[in-house]
Amino acid sequence: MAEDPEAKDPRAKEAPNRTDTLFVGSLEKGFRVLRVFRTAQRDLGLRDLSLTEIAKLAELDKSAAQRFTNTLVNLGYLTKNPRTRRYSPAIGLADFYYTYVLSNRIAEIAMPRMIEASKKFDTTVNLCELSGSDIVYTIRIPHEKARYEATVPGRRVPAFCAAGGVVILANLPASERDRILAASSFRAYTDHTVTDPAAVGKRIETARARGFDIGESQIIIHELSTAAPVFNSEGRAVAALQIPVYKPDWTLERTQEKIVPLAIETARAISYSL
Amino acid sequence: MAEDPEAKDPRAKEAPNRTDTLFVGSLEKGFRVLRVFRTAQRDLGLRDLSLTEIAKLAELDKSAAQRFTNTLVNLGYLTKNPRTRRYSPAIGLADFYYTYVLSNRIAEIAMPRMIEASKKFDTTVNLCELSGSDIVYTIRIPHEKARYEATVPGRRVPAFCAAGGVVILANLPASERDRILAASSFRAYTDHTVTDPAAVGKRIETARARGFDIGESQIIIHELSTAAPVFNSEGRAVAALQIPVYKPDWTLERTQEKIVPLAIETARAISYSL
DNA sequence: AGATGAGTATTATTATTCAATACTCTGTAT
DNA sequence: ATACAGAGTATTGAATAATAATACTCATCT
Repeated sequence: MAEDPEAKDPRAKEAPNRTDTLFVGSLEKGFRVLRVFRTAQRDLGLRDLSLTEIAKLAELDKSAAQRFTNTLVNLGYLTKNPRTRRYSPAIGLADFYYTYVLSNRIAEIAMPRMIEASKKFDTTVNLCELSGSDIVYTIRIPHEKARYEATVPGRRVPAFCAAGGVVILANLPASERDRILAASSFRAYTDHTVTDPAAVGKRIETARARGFDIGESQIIIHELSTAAPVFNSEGRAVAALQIPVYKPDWTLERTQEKIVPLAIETARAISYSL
Repeated sequence: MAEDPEAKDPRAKEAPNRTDTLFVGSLEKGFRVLRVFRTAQRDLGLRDLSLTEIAKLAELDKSAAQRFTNTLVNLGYLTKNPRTRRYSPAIGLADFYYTYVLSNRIAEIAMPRMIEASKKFDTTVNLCELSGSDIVYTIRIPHEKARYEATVPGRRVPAFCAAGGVVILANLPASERDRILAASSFRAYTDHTVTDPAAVGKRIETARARGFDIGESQIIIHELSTAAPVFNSEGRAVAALQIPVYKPDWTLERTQEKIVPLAIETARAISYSL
């Protein structure tokens, strides 16, 4: 419980200038309180937390937890149910996503093309970007009624096993790729997840050679996840366009025939405009 | 979850306890820095900001701006372009939206129904919630290639002129509605925006009586925005289901005939499951 | 009714944030 | 080229603002 496996950012261990005079510790503690809600959701399935739970999970004492929850409620980032006295994330948090996406040229350029692509076969279309050794879905055009979490932007999954992550890694400079893989914990999501480092390496090789990747049930069972890389004008892989489809509606053959060209073409159209 | 967040003492809203011993000012300043990027986008059209600009906009001195940007970069919420030395929002910010949405039962229940509804006439379908005197779009199923900002979750617009806001206000207890309207600044988005308080009041009345609202070019020109309220099990209006369509593809008549029933029915289906 | 545990309020202490300042860099004008 | 201006960076002593201890209140369970 004390150890949280992958939630922590890899760069935190690289250069944690936490002792720096320019580092404001109070700010970090405040964010720690917010982050706790995400791990509580994932590991404990909880939608709200008590003060004591927050203190425990965020590794703060009761007083500190009290001060930070108080402040966050005041600012509109947490709400407190006056009856149960439990805290939950508040709508104010949505602002930050909007801020990020609107600052992101790629997202702006990708959006209309993704909407168009989603109509071709009535499929979900996602854009994802690298963040540490995870990928984060930044823009999602949901069509299939997939598992709920899999339709929400901001979702984070390990890069090594997600098709979107694989095609980005495949087109990164070797040193960077190796660094990210070294920081990855090869945890399986399903029985089919490829976790053997050698096999992951081979998968990445193939993805680079072919210009796309298909993952079968790598993160969600019965999912066929196709992805193609998006390059910026300097030729750097900055994102991936990903299209998930589901068995038995789709087979691997039909996915290769229909979805792969769509993903590649859409990714290329976005790259072209960057 | 069912409780309204900001329902606490209205006076507390006006004068937040910033002097309270339990209020951590450093945390607030850190958020002020993040918020500055949103206003810079909107008012100045800037995607990134220099240290000096941040200091000016956030009303911090150079030292403070330096400390907070440094901390936020360190935590992965801002990135700094080493060449230009300018700061921009980083992908870490997307986490908070995911955290909020996953803690939100309404969103989870609404999502599959919204996807279904969006396929009926190939339209965008949005879910929005009240936040202060704004509404925030929490879940969006984008279909139309509308203006970019209008397809991104987390977008905030004044409740008084957005169809979604009108139907929520219409079904709120009078005291709350009045408080929100009193706090609203009746700024026009387009030449057609209804800003006269009496007219707004009448619009709200009508929306309550009919169970839906249609706004014509209220926020975006040529937009016909239809919304219906979503109620929780206690009968409280907690959200709105909103469907925008555009002229000349759609006329007011066809919207009333096709979109209004779809919005009402979808909103009702969501309410029924809450 | 009493005990337990959680949440809230208060306060003295000092560690942490702060703001002033000096320094370094980058780009522009002379 | 050289000097200058403006922006960003680094350092430091001072004191404010955050802290942690503690006492209090309230709810819940035995």
